[in-house]
Amino acid sequence: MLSNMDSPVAHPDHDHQACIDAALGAARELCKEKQQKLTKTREKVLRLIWDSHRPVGAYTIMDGLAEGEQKRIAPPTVYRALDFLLELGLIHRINSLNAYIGCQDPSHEHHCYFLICTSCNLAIEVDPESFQAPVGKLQERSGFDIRQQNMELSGLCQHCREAGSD
Amino acid sequence: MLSNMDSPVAHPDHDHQACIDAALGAARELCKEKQQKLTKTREKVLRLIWDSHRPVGAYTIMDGLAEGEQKRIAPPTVYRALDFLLELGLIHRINSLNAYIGCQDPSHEHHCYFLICTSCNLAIEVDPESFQAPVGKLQERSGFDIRQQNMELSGLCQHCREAGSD
DNA sequence: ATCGTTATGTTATATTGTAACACGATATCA
DNA sequence: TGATATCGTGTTACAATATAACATAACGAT
Repeated sequence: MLSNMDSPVAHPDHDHQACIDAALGAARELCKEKQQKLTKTREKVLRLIWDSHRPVGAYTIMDGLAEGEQKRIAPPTVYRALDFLLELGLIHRINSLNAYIGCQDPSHEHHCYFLICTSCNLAIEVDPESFQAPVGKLQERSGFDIRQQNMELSGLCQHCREAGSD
Repeated sequence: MLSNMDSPVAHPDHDHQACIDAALGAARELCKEKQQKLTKTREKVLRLIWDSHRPVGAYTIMDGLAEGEQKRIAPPTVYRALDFLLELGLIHRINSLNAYIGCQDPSHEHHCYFLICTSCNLAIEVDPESFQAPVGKLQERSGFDIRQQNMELSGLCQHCREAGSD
């Protein structure tokens, strides 16, 4: 999460293996806790998603699963794995891109707040905390019972901005 | 916009014809101002979208256009009209539903903040103002240049809550 | 009237996602 | 230990959403 800007997540030269390890560790733990099985397929899908900090489409994941295998797997299998991972909060769906990305902190709540770079596709999950006051006010004034929050803020990441993209 | 809760938009028995009229008036004005043409097709699409305060899918719009006509129109025509209307900010796209809804105030900025009822599909556009402080802070801390804001808050609207849906 | 521009028509196809049913693996428990 | 229940995956077919590419039509300015 982007709550500690001293070491921003997904900086071009961060130690990404650590991200992957942390994510898989958290996944195993969460599955044990919830008595769910992180099967081979599910783990592979999660790995492929964590291959980057960019949202990945379901069919790209299918391609990834096909690498070095004889048989291609059919869409339903991928979507089932995705549903499973979404359900547990291990991944999020980025609606504006029809794509999936690993959750930074599956142990907590599962609102979905993202900064998305339109140039390099980097997606950074941000801490929803500072938005909860206005959301609460809105809930009160509107009479809505808000159950899911999804925010996608698109623009240029610092890196792309400095590189002069637009 | 949900900024005046004394007369909440889209209340079950509001005067919807007034909404439609206002929307079409605003559309004509905006087109004139931006020197764009609100053609027959574009206006029909806008009308169909304003038929309700619920997001409408592109193919539903196609069905609507087909009513009372000999020939069905093909997808590209609808998508072109939608693109045009989106571009001018006359409608918004609700990404979580792959659907389109009229903009409450096309004259101003075009961030997209919505409350969406998962039971009746009602979607209410809300005033982004109270979210601008946290967004600004985020922008500062992340180095992102945020250009588009999209928030979809899903849950139960007051009406459905009172009717006991869940 | 002609030309350039903009809007629409048309055909085909890409992309994303599901329904429905069959098969297989694993767990449990009599 | 074998019946059976449950869960996960395979397979086929298809639905729903969206776009590419090229043709035609409508319109506006000269």
